[in-house]
Amino acid sequence: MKHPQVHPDTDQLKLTEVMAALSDPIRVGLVRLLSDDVERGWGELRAPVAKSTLSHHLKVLRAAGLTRTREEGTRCFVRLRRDDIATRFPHLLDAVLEAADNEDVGHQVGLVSDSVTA
Amino acid sequence: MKHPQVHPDTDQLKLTEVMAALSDPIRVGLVRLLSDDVERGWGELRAPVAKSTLSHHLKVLRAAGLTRTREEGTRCFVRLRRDDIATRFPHLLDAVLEAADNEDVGHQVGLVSDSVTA
DNA sequence: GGCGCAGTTCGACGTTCATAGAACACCGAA
DNA sequence: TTCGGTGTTCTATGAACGTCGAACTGCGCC
Repeated sequence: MKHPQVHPDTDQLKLTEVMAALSDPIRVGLVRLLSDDVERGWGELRAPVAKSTLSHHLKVLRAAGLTRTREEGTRCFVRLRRDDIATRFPHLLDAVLEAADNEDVGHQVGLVSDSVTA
Repeated sequence: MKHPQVHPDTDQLKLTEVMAALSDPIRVGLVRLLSDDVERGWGELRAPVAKSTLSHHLKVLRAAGLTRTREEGTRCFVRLRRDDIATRFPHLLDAVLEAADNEDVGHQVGLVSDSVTA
């Protein structure tokens, strides 16, 4: 981890960055996955991309202020910054999540515990 | 104009495309400008980019299904597809517009009739 | 017909992005 | 201290993007 991860303050979130972060299906899938406000470990996340690519996507989400990452030993945990986003952009995340559900955006993203055979 | 402009059907709008379209300040500015549901002519639009670039941005908005373009002789008019978007993605556009207002995203975009000295 | 205007398309350039693999840094355990 | 697991960073590559100027198309008008 080396460099401490940066998390923008709530009042620094930029709309265009948030929109850009949510313009990739995999990232939308990750946000959907985290929308139950449960903190998840890296290892729980299942996505059809290489490890480094997943790390990249999580970094984008973090930089956009959508998620917060916590380190514990060698592992990392992610959580959605729901309240912060709602404070800055009321109803935005809810609207996006609803739309993403209807369209099933990012369905390829899931938890390892989910039955992969589905 | 040559090739007839394509306007995706309401039920074909893709969330990620909409998000991508709204991840550029100029395009957000255009959407804000059109948010009063008034049809505007190309000539009314003022943006700090070249003519061809503006054409490109309007094409992106059109392709994402956010706007509808009508031709009349040699001129074109744009209108926001508010109802269509609201049908497909309820509350999404409202949330984005509210956030964009708070942040004044795309303030560089305006109408020629607006006092430029401001 | 010929001119000019309005808007699009094309070609080009530099930037950013998504992606992957390899190398690295870090921590915990043996 | 050495090893393996975990996550980041580096480097590279191909694609997409924003931008512009120039060339093109189509329409209206003189």
